[in-house]
Amino acid sequence: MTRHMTDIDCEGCPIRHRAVCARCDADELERLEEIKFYRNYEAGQPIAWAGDEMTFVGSIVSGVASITQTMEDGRTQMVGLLLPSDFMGRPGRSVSTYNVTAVSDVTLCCFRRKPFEQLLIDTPHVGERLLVMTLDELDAAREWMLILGRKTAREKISSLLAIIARREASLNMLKLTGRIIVDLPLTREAMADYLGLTLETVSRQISALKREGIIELEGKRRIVVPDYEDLLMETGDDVDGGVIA
Amino acid sequence: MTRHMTDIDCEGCPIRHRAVCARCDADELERLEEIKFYRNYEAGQPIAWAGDEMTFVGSIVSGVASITQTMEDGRTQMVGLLLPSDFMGRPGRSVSTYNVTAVSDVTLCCFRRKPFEQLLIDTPHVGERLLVMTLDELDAAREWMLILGRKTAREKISSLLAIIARREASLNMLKLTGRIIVDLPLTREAMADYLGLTLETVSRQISALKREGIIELEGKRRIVVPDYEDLLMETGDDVDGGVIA
DNA sequence: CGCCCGGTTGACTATGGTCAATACGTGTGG
DNA sequence: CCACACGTATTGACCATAGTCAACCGGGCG
Repeated sequence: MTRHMTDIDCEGCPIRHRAVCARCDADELERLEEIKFYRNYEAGQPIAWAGDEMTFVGSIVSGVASITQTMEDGRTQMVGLLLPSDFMGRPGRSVSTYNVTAVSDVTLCCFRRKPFEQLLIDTPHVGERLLVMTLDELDAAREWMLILGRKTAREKISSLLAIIARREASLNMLKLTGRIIVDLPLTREAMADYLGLTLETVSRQISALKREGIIELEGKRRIVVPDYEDLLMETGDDVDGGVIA
Repeated sequence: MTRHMTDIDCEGCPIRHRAVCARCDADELERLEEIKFYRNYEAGQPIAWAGDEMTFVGSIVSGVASITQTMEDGRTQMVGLLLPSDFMGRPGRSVSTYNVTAVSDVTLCCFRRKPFEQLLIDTPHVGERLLVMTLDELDAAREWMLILGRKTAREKISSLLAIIARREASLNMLKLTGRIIVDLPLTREAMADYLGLTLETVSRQISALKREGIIELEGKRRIVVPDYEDLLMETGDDVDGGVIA
């Protein structure tokens, strides 16, 4: 990390309009600027361990991080996937409950925790935005619970691809139909931890989807979906949103 | 519903110190009183269907309600379990995303949605409390995701019993050790929907735990746990919280 | 009395897990 | 330049856990 990232101005920030700071006015932004600093993590590096003291909260500026829980015998379940603009950390709690790991190279916009908590009390827009973001995360967690509890391995894989595609599309304002390309930042093992499967089952199901022409592979991490609607058929979800024809 | 429940005063409310209104001062409480009304539901009745227009949000005063998601072919997954003091509904969204069903007889303290949303903007304490409650729910959802994705049937059942016991204990300020009694408000099918299992597997695992003396049954719904620590051993969780001995 | 609902139990099956061998790609050192 | 080693992914053979289908139990209520 040669360059001092603290130089970066909020105005030009790529996640300015989607992160916790999205609704801030000039005054609020100024107070945020005072307590913010940047950190970079290389792929694979831990950002926080469960039980660690957390001195900061923050936003993912670029890259992907995972939130995981691990049992004594090593079984691990991913319980959160942090993409750019997502918020990490819990205001009001000084100790991390989960492991947070950089999946790809990550840049984090950090706020010192104590001053940030004060900001939550002083200024309305940060707290309001954080509430909306937390409610969205809860909705995502609930969709994920349906996947974990009731879907088959094939439906799980298809759902994961569809979810990543949707989030990429919304971040980059792309259309979501026909031929699409999904850049998967996850290893097979990370996908398995996301879906509550083994990496072998993930591999087998991806091979099956490839064999049947639902997906094509370009290298190990880039997946081409010839027809997004075909992929949706495999997720088990209600495609037409329950509209009566 | 013969008696007008609107007469009930917030001061004497059993969930006054735990619900969204917990941090309200006298002024704020007065504004809440103006927009609140009570509703009662019998066990089994729907409170909301996915896709329904929701005119209110509210708190569970007594009873238990479930939040579920259903796939086209009927597979259903519970994604939320609402106990007294829990909040239902999402401010800012007029259409329910989930099915909400009264599991036992339920009394709901409802707030008309629009005025409640205004309150969220005008007064700080409701929004702050709602943020904390939502963060708690997200934590609970993440623990649940570990259960759904990585635990065995036996561990799932044990975890569910431990979770219900913990919540009952915290609501009634009881100690949580040694011999405890868990009043399960759920049918075998509801437990299965909670845990991502079939009702047959739930039944078998409960029988197995009974055979091995981890639990005793008093009727179908009341479960006696002779030793809470023994039950915890079966959940697969880190019992000593990861403390180095 | 008999039905219905919720629950239990049994026999069999299927889906996904385990263990192991093999392939592939990239960076390192002889 | 090739050999090899390491991390990641694929594939196969076999197995275990939980699901399916079905019979049966028991209590409450019309």
